[in-house]
Amino acid sequence: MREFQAITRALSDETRLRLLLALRGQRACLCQLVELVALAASTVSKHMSILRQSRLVDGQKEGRWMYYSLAGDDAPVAVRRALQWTLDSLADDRRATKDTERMREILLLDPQSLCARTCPPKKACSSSNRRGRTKHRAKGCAP
Amino acid sequence: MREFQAITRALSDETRLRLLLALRGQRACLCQLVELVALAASTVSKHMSILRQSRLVDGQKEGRWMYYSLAGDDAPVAVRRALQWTLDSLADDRRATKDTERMREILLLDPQSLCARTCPPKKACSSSNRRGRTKHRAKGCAP
DNA sequence: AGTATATTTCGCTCTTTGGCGAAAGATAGA
DNA sequence: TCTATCTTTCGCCAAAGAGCGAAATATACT
Repeated sequence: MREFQAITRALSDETRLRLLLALRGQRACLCQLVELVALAASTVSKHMSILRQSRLVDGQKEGRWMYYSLAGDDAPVAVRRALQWTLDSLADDRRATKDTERMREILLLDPQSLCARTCPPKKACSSSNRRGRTKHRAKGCAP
Repeated sequence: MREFQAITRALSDETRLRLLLALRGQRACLCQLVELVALAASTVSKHMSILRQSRLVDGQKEGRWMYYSLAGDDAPVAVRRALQWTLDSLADDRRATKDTERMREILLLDPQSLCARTCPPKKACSSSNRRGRTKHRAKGCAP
């Protein structure tokens, strides 16, 4: 029951659903997912934590990066079935398809250049950077 | 996506899950479900409304009573699969099993005697009944 | 019509949760 | 060890949601 609810709760939020589906056929680190959904890193991290708790998503740390991927065959049956149901149901979902495409683009960039931007995702690089961080400018910070 | 989320949201609440599973193999009216989960009728009604919106549950009005039952074969595929997954995953759940047993007991009583109690489910028949309703005492109100 | 009763809707409170930024934790490289 | 950088944790706020009782609605019976 608890396990089951962890799954349904994980799946009941749109952002989490997007994040989950973005991992179809590929893995991604946090900053790549942040790039996709354009939310604060802390927010995305919490979402991924919830997805991992439900076991729908696996996480593997590699150096500084945490790579997330869909649950594999080692996951409990209930989880695998839930995942299968989810993937089937949303296979042709427009938003999810767009996200997956965008995800592939993001994956072409290496994490380095992507994550180097400490800029908040919303207000996108305010010109007046308080705390003069002159040395390491947010180089990847595109408009 | 919307349809999918309606399902996962409906399934993500424990009370709703209990209500849904209580309908395994049988149908029940609101007051019977109220008896089961011991919550206010308005609360249960809202839960059932959410379950119906997700199409996991059907409702058929018969006279004064509204009978709820699990979605049948006419439901969308996503719904049927979700229901199947849910029933399979929780087939042996302790709480759900107990609820189902209790539900059968409740169904033996006819709705009449059951629903006649206007008493709030929690504080169970306060002796000082404000508004002297002398004529129609809450007869079904057991201790 | 009028009453009784089963259900739903409404307005409210309190809790949960999604969002943020700041600070803390972890890891690689100098 | 010190610094840079990726991720997580913490504390806060606002919105969503679960719960209640009262009022409204719907239906049957007299």
